[in-house]
Amino acid sequence: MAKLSERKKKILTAVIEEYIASAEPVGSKLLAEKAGLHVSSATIRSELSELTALGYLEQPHTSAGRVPTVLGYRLYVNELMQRPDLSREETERINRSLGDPAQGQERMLDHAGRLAADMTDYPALTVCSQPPDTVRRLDLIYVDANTFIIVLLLGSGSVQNKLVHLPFSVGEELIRKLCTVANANFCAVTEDDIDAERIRAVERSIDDRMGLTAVVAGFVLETLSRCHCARAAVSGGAKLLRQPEFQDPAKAHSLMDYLSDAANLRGLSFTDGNGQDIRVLIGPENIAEELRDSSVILAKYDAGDGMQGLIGVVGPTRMDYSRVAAKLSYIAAGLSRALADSAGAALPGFGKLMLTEPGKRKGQG
Amino acid sequence: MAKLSERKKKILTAVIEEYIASAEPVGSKLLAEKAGLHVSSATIRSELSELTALGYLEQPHTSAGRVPTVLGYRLYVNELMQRPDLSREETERINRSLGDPAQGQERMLDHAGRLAADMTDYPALTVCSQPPDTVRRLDLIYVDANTFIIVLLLGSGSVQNKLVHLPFSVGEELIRKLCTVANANFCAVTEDDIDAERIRAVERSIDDRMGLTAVVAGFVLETLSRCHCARAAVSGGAKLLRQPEFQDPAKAHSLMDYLSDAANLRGLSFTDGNGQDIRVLIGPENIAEELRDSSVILAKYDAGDGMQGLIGVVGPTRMDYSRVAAKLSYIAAGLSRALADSAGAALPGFGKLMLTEPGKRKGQG
DNA sequence: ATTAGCACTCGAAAGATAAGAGTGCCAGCA
DNA sequence: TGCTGGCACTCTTATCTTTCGAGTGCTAAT
Repeated sequence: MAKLSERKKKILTAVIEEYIASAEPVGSKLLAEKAGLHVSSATIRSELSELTALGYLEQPHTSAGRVPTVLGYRLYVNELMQRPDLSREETERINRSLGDPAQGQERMLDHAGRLAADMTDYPALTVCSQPPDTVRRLDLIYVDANTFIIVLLLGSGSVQNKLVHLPFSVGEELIRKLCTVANANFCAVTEDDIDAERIRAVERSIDDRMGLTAVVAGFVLETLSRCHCARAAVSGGAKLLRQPEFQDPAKAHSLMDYLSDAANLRGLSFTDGNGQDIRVLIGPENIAEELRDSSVILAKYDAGDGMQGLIGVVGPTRMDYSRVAAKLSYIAAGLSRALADSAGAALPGFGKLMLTEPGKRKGQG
Repeated sequence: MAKLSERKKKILTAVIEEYIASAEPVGSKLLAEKAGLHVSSATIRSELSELTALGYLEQPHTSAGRVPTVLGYRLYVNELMQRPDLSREETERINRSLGDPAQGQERMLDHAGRLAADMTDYPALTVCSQPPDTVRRLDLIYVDANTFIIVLLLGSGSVQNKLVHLPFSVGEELIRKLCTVANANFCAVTEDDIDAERIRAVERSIDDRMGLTAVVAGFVLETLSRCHCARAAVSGGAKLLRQPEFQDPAKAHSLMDYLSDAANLRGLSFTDGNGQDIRVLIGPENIAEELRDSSVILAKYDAGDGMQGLIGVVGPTRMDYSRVAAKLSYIAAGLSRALADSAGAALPGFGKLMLTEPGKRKGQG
């Protein structure tokens, strides 16, 4: 890991950026012309040869140009590359496309994912992990003798509901009683606290012999358990096929299959951020076999209330790290901001809702 | 369109089924051996030649086997093929995997789509079109001075909610009044009936100067408009890459891109069912350019309350029509049944909810 | 240290050859 | 009249060879 000379760094950078752009091994001649330094190709050749010996580059065959190794990419990502500034159009597009926080965070995340995929031209993934949640408030709405609605307001601010049909009749009075007692017992407690015993206790206290309590408790438990299980999604999977390294359908298929299983995505934990906002996993640095010759760039976003998540893209190791890092970073920041807005002060969402004409908002599912 | 002899039908069927299985042009020799009729390959050759002249088959090159034309597939689908019976495992798998109607129809559809993709090995699409809906009942839940929840019970039985944060304080009394008046004005009417005038009227009647009414009306309108805009989704898109006809990444990319835009899927209307439960669109019968050399098989399902939708798969024209038709038909029927259950009689869902342990249901997103 | 020159290597593209599958047609046979 | 075996012909695909060219490493000269 000896320090590289400035010139070597410059050459390595040029090789990598050229390779990223062209997808083809780059040779000394091209570098002599394009890389800013004014030396002959022979000089560059000797430098290249040393960079190869150091493990930053390699040759596909004896007589081809150089290609970056994982080590090369790593150095590039850590020290060499500099994130380009986004153009005015790009920042504007991001700000515009992130969508209205009022429409709920799931939809926002969806939008952000699609945006990331579109702007980077790589498949984008979004993961959203939530800490264990609790019920802040529970309501039962009596509809008719056979029907009521359960409404849960969660600590995180999300609202969940369920329509319950009963195979028998109940009186409004019972529902109201159940509501009161359930509120007292199921709110502000964790999933584990709602055990059989507690449910039994509620049942007894309102003299429920028809299993109403079980239904309500069941929905509470289901909701809480679903909440702290991270949601993950991919958009733009087809974009992989544009990359020359995925011309082989078998390769593309394997990766796309892997990505389309949400369970795999959840595994992408953001272990050691190193204080960076962006984390890059290059080729074999990935644990999953299917990602071994791809790279993943992840940006962390955070949405107040301790909730946080990832937005990232997947592509070949020959990925445009600097450009993607810049965009993802900006998108993640925007997402954090927007989600914080939606959870906290309500003015923006409130204002917008009145200004737009919601009835006209069709399209786009 | 002259009537074909029994033998010609048998040969055509054999050609198509063999081609479906092997993806390669089928020749006379193979047919002489495999197709049940005991004639020589020369005889088959002359029959093939006539079938070719009639437009049911074609040859990729002078000296290759025969491949079905669209006309050939059409005849096969309309008259020749017979749906195989599903095996016990298959029917059981479908019944088991369709999921619990209690978890909501969106999730059920998702499950059904994934199931269809897995069982047919083609990408599956689900479209769910809903007739204009109305609000059956509206509730406002007062949480605190700055917060309330809007809960809408729709005619279709689905429940929608929204948490509203206010940048100012309101009293519980006002919310209650708004609830009553809004119920009277926004329920059982169509989207169009809720016009500016009516909103103004509600505002005046409760003396709302802060735009609360607009928020509620906005949510109602948004919900109604979202509801009758069909939801569409694809699962298992990557499966395309397994088919030999999509080895060309450009082709696969074009189709996958097309499928990943929900707007395109909604376009697949189920115009003329011919009383059939299954509709097959072969190659150029598709309107969309991107589907011109693929086939689509659609099954209609229906979920009571006039709501209906489609579940189907997309694949090459060389698709296993009979097997897929059988499976889709069964899945669609199961879906219809399950969704009808969830809307109507509640016993099954209710029973299940109590029997399972909801707290343990983690995984699977 | 840098450069020009040169022989060498090796992969990719182009061309040539061989193999094989399938056809169409014809003459002979029930 | 319908079926069959035989045979010449066609055309693709696979394989092998050849050629071409880009890029390297080395060396001698500046």
